[in-house]
Amino acid sequence: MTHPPSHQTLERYNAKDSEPRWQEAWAQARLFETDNADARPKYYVLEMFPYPSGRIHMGHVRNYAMGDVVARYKRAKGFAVLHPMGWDAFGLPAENAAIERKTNPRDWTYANIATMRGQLQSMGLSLDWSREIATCDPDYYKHQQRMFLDFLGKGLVTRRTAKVNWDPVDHTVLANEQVIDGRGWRSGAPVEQRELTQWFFKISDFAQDLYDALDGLERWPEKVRLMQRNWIGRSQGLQVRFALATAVEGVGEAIEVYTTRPDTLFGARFLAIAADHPVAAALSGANPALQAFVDECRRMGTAQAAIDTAEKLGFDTGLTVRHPLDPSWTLPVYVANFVLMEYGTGAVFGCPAHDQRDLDFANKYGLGNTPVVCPEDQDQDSFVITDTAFDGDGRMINSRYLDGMTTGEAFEAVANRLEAEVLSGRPVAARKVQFRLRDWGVSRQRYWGCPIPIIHCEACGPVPVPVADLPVRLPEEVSFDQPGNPLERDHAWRTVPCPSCGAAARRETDTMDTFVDSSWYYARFTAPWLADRPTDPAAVNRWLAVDQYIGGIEHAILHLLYARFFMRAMQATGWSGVSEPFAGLFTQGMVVHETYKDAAGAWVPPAEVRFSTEDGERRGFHVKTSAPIAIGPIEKMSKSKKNVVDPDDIIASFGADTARWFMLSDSPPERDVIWTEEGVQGAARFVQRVWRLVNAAVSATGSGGGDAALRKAAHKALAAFGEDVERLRFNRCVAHVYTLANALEDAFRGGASAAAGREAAGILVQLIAPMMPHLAESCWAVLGRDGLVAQAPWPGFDPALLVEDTVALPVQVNGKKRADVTVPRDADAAAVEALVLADEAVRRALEGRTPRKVIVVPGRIVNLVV
RNA sequence: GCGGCCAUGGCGGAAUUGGUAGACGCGCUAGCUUGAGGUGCUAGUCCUGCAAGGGGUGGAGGUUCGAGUCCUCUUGGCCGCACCA
Repeated sequence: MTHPPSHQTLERYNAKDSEPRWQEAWAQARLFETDNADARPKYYVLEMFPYPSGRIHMGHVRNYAMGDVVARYKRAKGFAVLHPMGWDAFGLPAENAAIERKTNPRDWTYANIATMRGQLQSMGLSLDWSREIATCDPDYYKHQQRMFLDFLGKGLVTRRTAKVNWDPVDHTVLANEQVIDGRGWRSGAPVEQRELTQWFFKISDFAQDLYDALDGLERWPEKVRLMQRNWIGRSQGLQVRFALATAVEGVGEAIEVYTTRPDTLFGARFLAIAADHPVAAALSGANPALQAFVDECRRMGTAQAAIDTAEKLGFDTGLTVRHPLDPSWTLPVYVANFVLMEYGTGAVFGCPAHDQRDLDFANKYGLGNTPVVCPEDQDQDSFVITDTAFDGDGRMINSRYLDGMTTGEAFEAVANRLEAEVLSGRPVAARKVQFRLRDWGVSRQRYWGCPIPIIHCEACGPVPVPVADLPVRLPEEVSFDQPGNPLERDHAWRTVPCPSCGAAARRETDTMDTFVDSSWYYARFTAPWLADRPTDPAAVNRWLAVDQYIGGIEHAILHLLYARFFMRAMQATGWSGVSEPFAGLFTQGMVVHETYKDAAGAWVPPAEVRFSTEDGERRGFHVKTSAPIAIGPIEKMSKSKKNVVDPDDIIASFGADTARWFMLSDSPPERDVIWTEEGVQGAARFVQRVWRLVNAAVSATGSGGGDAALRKAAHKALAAFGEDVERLRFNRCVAHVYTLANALEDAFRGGASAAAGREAAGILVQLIAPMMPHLAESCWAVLGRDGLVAQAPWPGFDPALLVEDTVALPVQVNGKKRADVTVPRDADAAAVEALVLADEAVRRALEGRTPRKVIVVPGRIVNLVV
């Protein structure tokens, strides 16, 4: 019999000493630097790169711990793994810091990067730091400028006017996140909408493909695919021209309407056009009341409060149009506040009976309604609509030649007829697929972003900066002592000769949306050393798509959709041979923590609270004053609620392995994980336990009792771990490791031999290596194994050890469990039945009855039905 | 309003995808050890019952030999989009 060495004689594992040593050893061996020429099968694992806000937070720790498990595991499995890291370094916080602290955004950003790089390195992540990039580096953004020009050349970039948020006090454009409750974040003044000429990426050119290709992204969460599908918003309908009944100067001869419900055309009562519709503009010149209404709509339009109340308002233009299925039937045309110019044609036909908005509108203006679709379970003669529109399918009524058809049949009948009819030389209607997705406006009136490489010339218009002149660098010296974009005030920077005619011209002073920077960084990682071009298509095609991308759900739509667009645009311009950037996507949950408040209602950080559980109730007290602290709800860690735990503090007191292990334990990775002090202690205890067990293994002197059971336990854990880590079920991987640790403990008590102990301990160490890599290296050394565990191939398991010779089958009688019967593993159904019926407990449960039916599920269960 | 997800002990969660509900961890209880700033070990911990047994996965039905898992209804919570024609 041997016992694990007691904790008094064995020195505790010292993470503080050991972790930096192993990090140094890995760096010396350049284990994680990836060679593009490595011919083994590739695996690209990537976590969403961080914004250099100052310090890493627990969300980063969780994200990167997960990615590192995958990277280390895949490396051990023999893949050529690419696991890079960089910085999403442009953005508004740098400008805010510059304003508040009188620093330069560049200095602030690079100082943060240095701090955060050190923090990430202290986590022991297996990253290829030789490929590090920062998006604010001219060596990065010059290629982005190059691609902007290439996209422009391919017609994937356009320029037109769009609304921006304007702060009338600070005289500056505001980003959406700087508008709080409709007011400027600094001035507090109500924000106005202003029209500016801006640059757009034509993401809508790819709407159909972006939509269709979602079906192929099988390793994306269904939730994210659904969100993207809804965002792209594909609908199939009919674009119908309604001829004007009376000619009016400047209005044209027809109004085009898009509808997904042409089947309800006989229920039409009116036409409604958007306030921004050209017809409204044409009419309002001679009609001050209409002009006033249009202005009112524009003011209300973006005021979110107005949308909530959603009162339907309209203005009768006096114009009438002919019904396309019956020219003798005319309909009034309204300008209505609920019609959007950005969607469809900016005009709708109103069918009050079958659309709630149209019904609200018709009821308000006394336009009536005609039900034309009757639900199958309703009586057609008595079917009326009052306050609630019916938008389902049914049988056509009140619709002349359509009566009796289903809605689907009526859709086809109307579409076919109107497509064949001609008005002024063109078909009256055409089938159309419509998308909700709008083009991506990328112009930002900001300093700290990638300059848009365009020069505006009086004579030549917007002229691309010649590729040889790239990058257009941001000016080094910048001041934020006045509101607005400093680039606009920097005349020396702004004023340049026109590349086309040589006349004095001015630079574009807008910079690109920071989402552009993050739309292609994963492609740049495949060859970040290239000086003269954004990518090497061979390298891109070698590494992309990213096999496993890991990040927060908050990027489910914008970042992931923009990246998908960018790959397609890069494909169109020859910079990539693939169209989908991310083959596998995983969205991890947040790190949450209890909140604490003192008697005055002020937030209290966790470090200042101690707890007592006397009389069964858990109460909080201030560590210094002992004043009672109220324990509040569990919420996302945030500075404002002070419920944050600094990763540096955890790493300093427990080590990176403890923090990583805790982040991977318990909660499934896609769900939120609750950070608790007890949980961290548990993880820290386990670190010491592994250390003791491994040391016990090398000094074991048992004679081999329990060796067989130990081997089985080790190989079972190995098999189960492998299956779960492939599916990113890290919480289950952790459970398998604990189970093996328990088995090791039992085996040493039972007298396991040193050989069996070493083998099982070796497997345990390899299992923890992706999760607690430093501890694993120390243990590997104790076991006397060669090299670094980070270089060791993943062990194979012996399938023969996974199956038991006998199996304890639960026996149910009428679905209730009554007994366990041990049978040989390969016994056939008849043999099992015989054994079961002979069992004493089973016979007692049967009370002499004979089963009517016997269900034997081999290896699982037996059910007797009496 | 539309769309989606979730609900299991005191807590986080597991359940081989329709086959022994509660793995593993945290917490708690008792004992032993250690010894004073986060130790280790043993036993126990869904409810009820001395026990045999009985009950149990938000609630009510259903399908099935068998349901945490599938179907219908319902309650509660979370998330996304939001006047999209």
